[in-house]
Amino acid sequence: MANIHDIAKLAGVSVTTVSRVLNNHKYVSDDKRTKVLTIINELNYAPNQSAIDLTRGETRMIGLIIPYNNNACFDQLLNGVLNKAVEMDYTVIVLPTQYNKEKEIEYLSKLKNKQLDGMIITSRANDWDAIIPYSDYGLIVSYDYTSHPAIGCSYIDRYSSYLDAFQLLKDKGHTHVAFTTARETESMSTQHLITAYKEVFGTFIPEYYLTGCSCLDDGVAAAKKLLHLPNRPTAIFANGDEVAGGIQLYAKSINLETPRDLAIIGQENQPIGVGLGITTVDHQLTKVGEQACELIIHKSNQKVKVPYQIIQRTSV
Amino acid sequence: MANIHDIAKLAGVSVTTVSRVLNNHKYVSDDKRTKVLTIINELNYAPNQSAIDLTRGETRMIGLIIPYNNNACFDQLLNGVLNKAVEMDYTVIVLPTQYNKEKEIEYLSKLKNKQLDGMIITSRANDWDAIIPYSDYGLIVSYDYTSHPAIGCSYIDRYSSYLDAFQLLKDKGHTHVAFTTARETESMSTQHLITAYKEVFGTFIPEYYLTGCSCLDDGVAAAKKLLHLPNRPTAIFANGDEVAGGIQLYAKSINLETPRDLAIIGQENQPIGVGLGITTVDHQLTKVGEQACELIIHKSNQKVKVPYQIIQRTSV
DNA sequence: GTAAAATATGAAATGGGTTTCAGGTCAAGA
DNA sequence: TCTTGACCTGAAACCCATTTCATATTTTAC
Repeated sequence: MANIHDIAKLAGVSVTTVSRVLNNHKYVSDDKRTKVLTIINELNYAPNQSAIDLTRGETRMIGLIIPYNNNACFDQLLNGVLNKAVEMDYTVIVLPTQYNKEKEIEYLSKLKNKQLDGMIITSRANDWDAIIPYSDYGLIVSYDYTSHPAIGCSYIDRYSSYLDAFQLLKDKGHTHVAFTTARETESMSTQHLITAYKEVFGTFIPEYYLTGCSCLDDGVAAAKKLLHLPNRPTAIFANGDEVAGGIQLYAKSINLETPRDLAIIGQENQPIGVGLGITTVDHQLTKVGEQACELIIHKSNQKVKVPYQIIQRTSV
Repeated sequence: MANIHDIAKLAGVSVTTVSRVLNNHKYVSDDKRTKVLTIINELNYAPNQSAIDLTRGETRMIGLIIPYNNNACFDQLLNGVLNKAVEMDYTVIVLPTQYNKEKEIEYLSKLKNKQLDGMIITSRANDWDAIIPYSDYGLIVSYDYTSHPAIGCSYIDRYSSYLDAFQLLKDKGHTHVAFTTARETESMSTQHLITAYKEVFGTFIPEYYLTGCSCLDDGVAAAKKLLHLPNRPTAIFANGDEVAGGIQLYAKSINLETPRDLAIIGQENQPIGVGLGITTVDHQLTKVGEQACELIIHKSNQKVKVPYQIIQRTSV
């Protein structure tokens, strides 16, 4: 394929002029501009993006680190990121880590390699200590709140949202409240959850805390355990509407009616929750994604809190 | 930041040798290799990916053209594409068009600009005539079947799957069968649907065909129309389990029991369908995505048919 | 009428790698 | 001893654009 020099030669101008035409600079005479465009058309020329990126030193590409690519939460986040990116003429690459530390570092290296202008981390495998150094090479925006000044944050006040969810259950008279999470870790999110739980209910009963839940089937399995406990919970706070849906379906199958016999609160306002009438804490992940993308594009390391809302339906 | 020349100078070798070290070529003596690696470490050097892409003439990046980024079907497709891409060390960029023709051409131009090695088109706004020329610059794989030899296909035999779905309803004694679609177009998919319908039921009643459905709420709205028709359908074939779920929920609200009063078949085996017990035609979109990605990576323009399956639950 | 500003153009430096080709050393096999 | 092949190395060409700087010509402003 032709390159800019070929065009220049055939049009009888310098490469500088061709470059100017390509970039719509003013200060190119009409006749030369026309001539160059004609040749470009004739040769079916298109500039090489790698060369452009090389000289410009930027790629207008944003990486999105996610743990798994088949997770409804991250779909919402991606959705938000894409909304903003397309609008601002950026491109998004999706980087699923499976919580593999080396993989995550490999992806972060794309900043250092100048393949990406910025990176959004939705969930991380490495400690911040291992991640921070990469912020020298491009803005990193996190979905976890972190106080480190180099890192931008588009985050949710989870402690507060969990507090609200538990309080809602307490107000309805529930004292035996179980909850589920996805990862079996000491993530901040889980810590907030436990702290909020203790804040509202005082004591924390280990059997009421189930982990490793992320889909409907996990919800069914969780319910199977929780609802046959000698001291069975009367309410469950699930980490997603699909899990909540699974819980509700299993409950129904053993003749426990919602909310009469079992109150359920889900999270993220997913489609299944609408269908099953599940009350949910909507953390507005699409907005979180949009905000994160905006921070990257404006090269801002601000900490932006995105408001959540509780959507009351019929499961509480 | 340092470049390969700086490394070469400080290590006392040529850039060729540094390049060899970076690419793990053999034929570099141990002492030079060690020396080079030491300097690379000291200077915290990382090669510039744009420069590499420029010389290599490839980027190991694959584009995925989708209409909207908030659609469950495309999430499944993306999931599959990512599975394969990560495995083969490729990167995926997501390109939502909103069915805008210019946008789509802009994305296809990324092949010509050598920004992408290949492109997967899940749904297109332009005619093939406008798309084909871009296959000169990188393999295009389509999710629609097309006979054009340049285009690879990872497709579903929709005509056959629709036939099966309608036949299932007919076998259960249904003669008044409605159906929904997403886009109001003459897409191949819709044509197959209508042809299959006529094949099974003979006559085609326009009021039984509703378009513009893609989420649960659309399903509710569709049901609201269909179920109050003077000659109301006894079965509905929806274009997705969320739409099907919406239909079922509305039906229930007006005291129509499934499957007694209304049979429903959904598509794509989405989470909500599990919850509501909706019989579904699973087109295995994740596999379709994986297969599409594989074709791109192997630069194969084969036409691969991915098998579908009907998952019977309780809505028929 | 003249100085300043706007317009127009190109040579050459720059960004940072890969790869071909040519040339060398050294050890194993005939 | 000589040939052959494996091993090692670097100069220079190549990939393809952007941008600075220098220069020249017109306009405009006073």
